[in-house]
Amino acid sequence: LETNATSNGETAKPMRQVRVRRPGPAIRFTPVTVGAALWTAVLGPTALAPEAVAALQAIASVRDLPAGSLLISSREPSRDLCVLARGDAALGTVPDDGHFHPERTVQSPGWLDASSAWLGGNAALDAVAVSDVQIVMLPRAALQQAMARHPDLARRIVATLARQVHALTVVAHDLMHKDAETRFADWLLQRCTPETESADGPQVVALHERKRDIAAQLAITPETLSRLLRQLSRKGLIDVMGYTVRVLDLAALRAIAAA
Amino acid sequence: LETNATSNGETAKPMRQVRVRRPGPAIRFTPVTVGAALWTAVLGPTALAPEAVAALQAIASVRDLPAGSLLISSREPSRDLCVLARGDAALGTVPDDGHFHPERTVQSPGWLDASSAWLGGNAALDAVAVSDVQIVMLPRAALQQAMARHPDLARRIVATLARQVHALTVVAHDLMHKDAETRFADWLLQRCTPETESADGPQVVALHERKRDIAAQLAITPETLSRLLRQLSRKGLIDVMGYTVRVLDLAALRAIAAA
DNA sequence: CGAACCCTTGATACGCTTCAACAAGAGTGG
DNA sequence: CCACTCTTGTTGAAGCGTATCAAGGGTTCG
Repeated sequence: LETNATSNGETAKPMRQVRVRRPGPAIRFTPVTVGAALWTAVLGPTALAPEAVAALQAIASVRDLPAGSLLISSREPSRDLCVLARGDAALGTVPDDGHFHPERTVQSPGWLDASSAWLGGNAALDAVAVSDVQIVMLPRAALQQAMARHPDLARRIVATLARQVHALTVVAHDLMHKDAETRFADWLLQRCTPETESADGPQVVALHERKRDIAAQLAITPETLSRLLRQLSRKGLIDVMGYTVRVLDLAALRAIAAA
Repeated sequence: LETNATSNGETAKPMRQVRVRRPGPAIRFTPVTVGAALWTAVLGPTALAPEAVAALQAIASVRDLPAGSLLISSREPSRDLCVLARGDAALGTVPDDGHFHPERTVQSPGWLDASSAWLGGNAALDAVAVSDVQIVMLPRAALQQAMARHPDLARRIVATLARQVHALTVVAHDLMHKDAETRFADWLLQRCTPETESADGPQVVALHERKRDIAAQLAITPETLSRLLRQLSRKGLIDVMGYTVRVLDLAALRAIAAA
């Protein structure tokens, strides 16, 4: 049988699992190096007004943390919005003693938690750094004042939350009505189009995360994901080589995803 | 075997299914009768400032629609936020020809859609009136201007969306990790505490919706829900009589829900 | 009355998990 | 360097959970 095939240097392997560290010691305290690029990446497509950017910079605090740090805990009330400026993180739950159980992942410029600080309660999920990360915290009270002075800022926060509502609605819908194969086809197609749009050769999707984390996102076991990969490659839809997936039959994959 | 037991007049039965009507003709056009009570019920616990209420009233349009109307369509771009002022509605999907397939229900004072109007695209789900309803529409552009003038209004819209993000996160989490019995126990307990908090007798939960709609909320088939009810009543945890459920062993139910 | 709708119950089938075993790196320490 | 362990991914066998299909009874409405 074919092996994992990582020795031929096809793709970089995802990092190994890192134990969750509790107090998350800061490596260094970088003075604000994040610029306007981060805010436009995170708060919508168009550029922000310079004074809005200045207001954000004034209240933001930046932190560098090592892989494995607990970034957000669902056990303490959250007072800040939280942006992931660099690195990868995972949202999920940490049982009292056991290992971290991820539910979905967040990549470099993206929100870790834009919602729970507004509710005065705890976050719904824990967040753990998968790689070394840089996170940006926005205190809710200060952001609220900035929103009052800059209505456009309020508009963008609202749009950000609306996007998350939309995305979560789709996630819930898919979990209710689509089976594992369909969800995986969806996932694969989503990672397909924004990549190399070269119409000639087959699309190549590199898996940056461990396969068990992909399985967790799809709410299936790693065994099932492994079987799905083999099943699809046997049908000639994809070609799996370690952490590289070549999509051979895009149309057929779309047909499965549309089920 | 025991029958549905509705003839003894225990509880009001839910309405029968009504076919989805396409253009949804308005019954009558009520001039704004909704008061500040609706806005505080929908925009957070504390009372709004009178001028914020006035701003909302100025831009809101009210509509009365009969049961079965299509309130929100995921096929047209949505330009308004939508509040359910009276009656019950269901969110779900309408296949091209088939029947409506609900996913969750919304009750009297609540948001039908507070998010999709901000995104410039279509709504994620369709909404159908289960009973005769009264809905209130808020044009996004006008609401945005009102938010700029009344920062507290922006604060509440943000909190509303944050609540929805939280709720949907929990829904997705439960769908991933909890089985049908656990989800139903959760659902039952959620309808338990806010009701008669009388510590003496057993809690009584009246099912206002059809059982197949409850099943749809739990992402299970009606058959499975029926079996769950019998299973729990055989174990002595609940007592089912038509559309009335008496909770006999609250502690055991909580134990199942905590799984 | 029949027709349409709802709920229930049983038999069966399928999807996915669980459990167990194994192969292949990657880090560690002799 | 090699043995040892830890982690990951893969595969197979067995089993649970839920869906599907089919049948039947109750209620409401025309």
